[in-house]
Amino acid sequence: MPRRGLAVPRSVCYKRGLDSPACLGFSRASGGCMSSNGLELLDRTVGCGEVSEADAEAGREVVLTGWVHRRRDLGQLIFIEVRDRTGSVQVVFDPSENAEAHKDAEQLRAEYVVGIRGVVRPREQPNPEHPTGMVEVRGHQVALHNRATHVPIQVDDETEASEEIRLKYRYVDLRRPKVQQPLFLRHRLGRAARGVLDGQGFVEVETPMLTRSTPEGARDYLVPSRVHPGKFYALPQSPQLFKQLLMVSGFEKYFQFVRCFRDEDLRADRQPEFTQIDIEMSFATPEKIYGLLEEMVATMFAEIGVKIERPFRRMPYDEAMRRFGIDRPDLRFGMEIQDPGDSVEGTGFRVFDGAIDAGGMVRGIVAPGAASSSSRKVLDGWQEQAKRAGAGGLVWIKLEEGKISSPALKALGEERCKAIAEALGATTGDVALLVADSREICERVLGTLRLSIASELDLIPADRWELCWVEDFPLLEWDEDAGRFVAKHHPFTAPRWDELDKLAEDPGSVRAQAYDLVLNGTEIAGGSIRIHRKDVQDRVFRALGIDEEEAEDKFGFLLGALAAGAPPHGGIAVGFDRTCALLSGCESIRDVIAFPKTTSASCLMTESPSAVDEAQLKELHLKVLDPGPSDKDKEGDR
RNA sequence: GGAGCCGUGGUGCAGUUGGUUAGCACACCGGACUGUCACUCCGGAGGUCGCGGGUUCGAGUCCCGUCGGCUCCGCCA
Repeated sequence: MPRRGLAVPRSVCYKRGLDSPACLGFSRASGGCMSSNGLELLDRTVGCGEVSEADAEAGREVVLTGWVHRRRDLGQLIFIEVRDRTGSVQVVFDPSENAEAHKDAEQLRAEYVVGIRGVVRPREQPNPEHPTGMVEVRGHQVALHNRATHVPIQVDDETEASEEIRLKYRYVDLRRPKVQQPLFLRHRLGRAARGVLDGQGFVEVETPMLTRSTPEGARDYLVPSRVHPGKFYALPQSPQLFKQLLMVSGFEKYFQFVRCFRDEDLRADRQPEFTQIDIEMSFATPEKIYGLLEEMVATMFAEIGVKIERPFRRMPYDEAMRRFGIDRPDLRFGMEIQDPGDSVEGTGFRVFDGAIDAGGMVRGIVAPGAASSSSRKVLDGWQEQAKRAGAGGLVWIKLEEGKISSPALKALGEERCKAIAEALGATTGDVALLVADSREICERVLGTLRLSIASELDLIPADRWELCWVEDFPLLEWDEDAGRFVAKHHPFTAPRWDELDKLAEDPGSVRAQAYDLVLNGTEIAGGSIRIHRKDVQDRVFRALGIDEEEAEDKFGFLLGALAAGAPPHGGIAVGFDRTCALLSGCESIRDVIAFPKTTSASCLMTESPSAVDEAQLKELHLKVLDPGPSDKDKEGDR
């Protein structure tokens, strides 16, 4: 059964067309042959969106190929807008000019695939709203390449179907210019980046998609081996080790546009498979990497007509945390975390004193101009957010003309409240927000509030681009669940050479030679100088709780390579999807991926993942222990 | 794993306190129309209200469960 009720005449019409020996063209009710078999109209001479006024003045004959975007049938005159990826243009069929073409055009409907020959003319009634609205094509010949009997969603930039429907019928959704544009930009950004890398002598080398699972990091996607019963390949989370090995092999400068796979829960900016521009160079220093990336990023920005100032700003990790409460600060606006200094000391206010006595601190931010708009409900909302982020509470001080309000007014008194708010930089009309807790919690909570309040108050300028290197990350961080240190970047990141000796006694204090590139609060690239000496790698593995045996078992090839004359090296990887999303103004990376997956990592179009035959499983030596709901059980859902 | 929002003709939405035949727009089909441009006008077809269960004389509406989509937390070296 068809998905929607098809009116009989149309499906009859469709069948008739296919029955015709030359189904590429029209079948006439008379039974006569079509004016064209269509093949001669496969050769487009100009894109629909590229038909120009010069063409009109010259009265140029053109051939268009594309889809019927809109039909305006006035009975005698028929207007057809033809669309291809370059845009659309109006074709007019006038029976007094070409009766045969007009008769053919009567049968055209939305999304039919056509070739049209005609002559470009200036319009009698131009439409300045439309890019090609000054001209039209007088239609002289039509070839119908295909009809469209099931078009589940309208191909229209104005009306948007739900994302669920759009993903299911992605091949139709992708016809919409608005949906195509980000993918075209993605192509141009990729080309720009490649051009810079190629120009600097980088060589693109492919690395395996079927590789081995390694500990640390994200959950792997596994591929069962048919030949080796019970063994599995893993899809790469990144080509990290391979690119290091290429350095050992003397490739000097490597890059790759590479798909990476991580089996973790999805977000607007996370897909299970995503693309990195992976880069590695021998004898690298952070300076060399920064220089390369800055040229690359500036070249990519040039594609959207934005000039980027170089060199980019740099900020140590500690400073980013102190001022912005996050390791990827959004520098498009202020509202930095402030230290109220001695204004909060010795107040007798339990919240403040308690935190300070416990070795913690009091920190705050100012929501500028928020006094009048911050109702009790708004303030409660902020408080709620602060608690969710880990704070015990949130102290607010509202400075209004001649009036100060705060839940701490009683405990602190009006003068104190005013002094504290002013110590944070607040003036009349502002709201000061304070958190008293450990350093980590103060930073995390205020960092979270800073972003959400700025967005709420519309304080983030949409047209600014703020790039920043964040450097001097800690090498390791304590993992409460695992009860051990884990690598903040990855286990092959070099410690600062001058802090190597602290690795054994105080691993948490060692800083890494790692760096992230942050654009408007999003991490778009991250990298490091790698460990190129086996003895250092051994020491880092030990700090991570990986003993010699496990290291040999899982990373033997790397250790072998480091012992075989590995040059100092380092690199970086750019999150290409995220970068494309930011530069094209898309909110989700799904919009810069042709066939993305949903938040449950399935593809609504192909209905993957799917069950497979018993025989296939057997061949792979697999048995499914816990079959989820079968596809049949899910039938009713959509 | 957790929280929130959402699911009604092909598509986007409305649907009151639970009450008659589930309504609107666009799309679709037929007809009319020689300058439209989101053409217009007339007519028509199209729905087990995601799925399952419950409460009720009666459920699109209330309750429970479940599936799916999106956002966020956990997770993502």
